[in-house]
Amino acid sequence: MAFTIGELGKATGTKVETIRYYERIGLLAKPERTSGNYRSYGEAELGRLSFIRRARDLGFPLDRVRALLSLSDDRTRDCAMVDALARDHLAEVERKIADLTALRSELSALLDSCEGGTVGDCRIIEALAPPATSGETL
Amino acid sequence: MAFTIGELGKATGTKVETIRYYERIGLLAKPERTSGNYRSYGEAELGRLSFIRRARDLGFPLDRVRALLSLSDDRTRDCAMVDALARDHLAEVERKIADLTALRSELSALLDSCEGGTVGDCRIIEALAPPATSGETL
DNA sequence: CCTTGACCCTGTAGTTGCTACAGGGTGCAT
DNA sequence: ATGCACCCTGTAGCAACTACAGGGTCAAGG
Repeated sequence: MAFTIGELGKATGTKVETIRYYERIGLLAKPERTSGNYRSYGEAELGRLSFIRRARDLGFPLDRVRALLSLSDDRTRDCAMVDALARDHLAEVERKIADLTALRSELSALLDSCEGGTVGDCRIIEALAPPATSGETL
Repeated sequence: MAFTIGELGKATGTKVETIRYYERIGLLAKPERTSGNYRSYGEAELGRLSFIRRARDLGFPLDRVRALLSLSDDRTRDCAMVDALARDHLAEVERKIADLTALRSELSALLDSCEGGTVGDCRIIEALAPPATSGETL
């Protein structure tokens, strides 16, 4: 029932360095130590780290993970705050998808326009190069 | 015909610090200096920085921008390399879109399942919490 | 008993692409 | 001559890790 840091890492799919990092930034509490100064974890830490990893997998940044953790500690509180956090995050994900989708069409249009030949004729380079106005007004 | 760093920044939508940063990492050459030690840029630098900014806007990371720049310098070369860079980048963008789209459905499923009430009943927290292996309280 | 090898420890520096000071100098207008 | 906007260098900070360096610990095999 007591794990080393390596075991905890394996159990949660987290690198050892990352666990130590989470401890350093206060996301995980400082664990007990063995006589040989090894960190020793129990079920509670396993749960907490799993929670963190899942939230991270869902793309929540660490400060929101922190917020979710502290919300989840007070089970009597109204879950509207949790909902708001998740909703905000969803909105951000949607914004990113929209940005990337626009990017994708630009990129594929660029790629479609490329007909081989030399770099001198390359439409991709041309599209990146500045508008060829030599007497530019600044 | 000669710009200060601030003018160059305005013309390309780049912050002054960013221009100096590009110079530091060798993406832009060290420019001439005025008698007062101010950087002095010409059309060539304006063009190069515009190129960089457009590539960045399309999401190319700096090392690929660097590659694109050096490819664009040799106009006689076959543009297949340019094409490959753009294609790789497009693939990456598509991968990110796919990841984010999967994320979005997970998140919105999570949000749909939330029916208010307290954090103790919250499906979002529940979904993040570890699979209740034994009699665990988190 | 001793050594080997896998693991653990701390602390620091690197990654990407900027951004933000601090503490000073320059250039132009008033 | 004084104010103000701009410029200079150098360094440190952001997210979220990752990767050492240089050591300690522990169980197993010879």
